[in-house]
Amino acid sequence: MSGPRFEPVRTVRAYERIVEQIEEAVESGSLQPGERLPSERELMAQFAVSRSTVREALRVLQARGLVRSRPGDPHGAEVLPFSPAALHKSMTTLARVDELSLGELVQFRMVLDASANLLAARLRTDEELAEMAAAIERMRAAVAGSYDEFSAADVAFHDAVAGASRNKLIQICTDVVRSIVLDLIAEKIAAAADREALMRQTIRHHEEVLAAIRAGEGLLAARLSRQSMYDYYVGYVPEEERPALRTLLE
Amino acid sequence: MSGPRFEPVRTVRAYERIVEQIEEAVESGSLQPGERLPSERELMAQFAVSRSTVREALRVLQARGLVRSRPGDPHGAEVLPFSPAALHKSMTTLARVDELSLGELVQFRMVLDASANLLAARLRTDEELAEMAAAIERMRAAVAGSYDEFSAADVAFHDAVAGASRNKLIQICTDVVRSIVLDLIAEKIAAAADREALMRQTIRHHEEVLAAIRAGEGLLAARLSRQSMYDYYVGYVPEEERPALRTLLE
DNA sequence: ATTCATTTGTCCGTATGTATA
DNA sequence: GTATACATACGGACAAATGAA
Repeated sequence: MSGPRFEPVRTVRAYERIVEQIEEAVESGSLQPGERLPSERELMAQFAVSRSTVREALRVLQARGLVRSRPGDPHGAEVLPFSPAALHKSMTTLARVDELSLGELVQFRMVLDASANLLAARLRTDEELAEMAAAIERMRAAVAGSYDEFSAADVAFHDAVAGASRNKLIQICTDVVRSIVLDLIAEKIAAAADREALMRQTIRHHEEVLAAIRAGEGLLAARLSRQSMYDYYVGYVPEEERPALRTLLE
Repeated sequence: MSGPRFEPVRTVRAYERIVEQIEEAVESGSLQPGERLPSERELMAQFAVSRSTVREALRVLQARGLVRSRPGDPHGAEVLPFSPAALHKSMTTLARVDELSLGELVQFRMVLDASANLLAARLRTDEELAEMAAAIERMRAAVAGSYDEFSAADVAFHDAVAGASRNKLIQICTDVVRSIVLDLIAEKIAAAADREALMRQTIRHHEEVLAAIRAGEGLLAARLSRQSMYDYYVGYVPEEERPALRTLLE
């Protein structure tokens, strides 16, 4: 009935084939982080292309966070360990061009953070519990100090919880979205009049969450963390977006 | 006490400044999707750089999914609407180089999909309910047909739910992670002996989920969707990773 | 501490196939 | 169908930067 299925051929550019080959080598592990690529002149010999083509490929690989090249380095471009920078970049772009609202971002964080708490309550080790407690202690010490210290300690607490969830994807995504949210409202937070009250409330919330995690009460920890995040950010979310956030609180 | 805080200066390359400027124009909306960039020769005049530098910048912008250029196009590079392709790429890289396990990916989907169901149960319109019902109908019709049709209809159902959640970030992330998971186990699914039984079970589950969404029972819909996804994928997840998945089922 | 060979960043010119008017 | 402008790819060149002798 029907003949052979021909696929549309796209003209694949020379630099893309170079990107594919090096990408494959990095992702398959045959090129480890810390190892070096051959120099550009050597690459143009191996791939039988001009230097411009090699360089375009290297720029793409650099944009994807796989390699880094420095001028004059005789060892060639360096293979980098994975970093969520590229993920961060594309999510930031999404937030800007697609006009991702602050409400959506906070809602996303509420979902992921609550899940991390749920999992952490069941999977955490004693060391991780101690890490969380230490972070809260740092927060308490920073109330009188700079907001940056407080924020760093707060991040450390969330990171400890995410780590205890044993799910790297949850950990990375919460991290990325958190920094985007903080970028969006950094100046508003700095100007907040009741900042110290908000900090004390956050500490109280975190203590409750930690108690629930310690007791293995996953559902409770999840609910408390959602409430905590809601209380912390609701002041910056436009009125009309708040009902969607409250949907997650029941 | 301490002097002025100097920041480390990094030598910023010429092509990066071009990337930054065009990126800013796209993300701020002053360059809309569909609009064209000036030709490379014009860009080298405007930025006062060489052709190679312009091209390296365009390669980076293309890798980030912001523009596309075709040989011979007299209109210059085209500004593209946002696509999650770059997000997809970096998550795929993460999954490969950081050895993200199938269990972690499925767990992540369980979390996001459940949240989408929870939100959809409270926010859905009648049109969206009809869309979900239509997707289930397509699944039922495809049981006897090809697996590809069934899978496409299944995707349509999940997408309708995600859309009804009113959260673009949840929608995009579920979409990205789903395709990564399916890539990982595509061949195993194709070889599954009890595929038809699994398909019928999936349809039953989706009907239950839809009923819960229709009734506005968000927590029930979330729980059912987690169970459904667990049942669908558990066979492909290594034994030692299953307890972590079951943690989400209670 | 300095020199020196090598590498990257950037520039210029040219040839070729392609898409639009 | 032709002409024009375009992107792709090539090769050669020089300055700044790096690491090693």
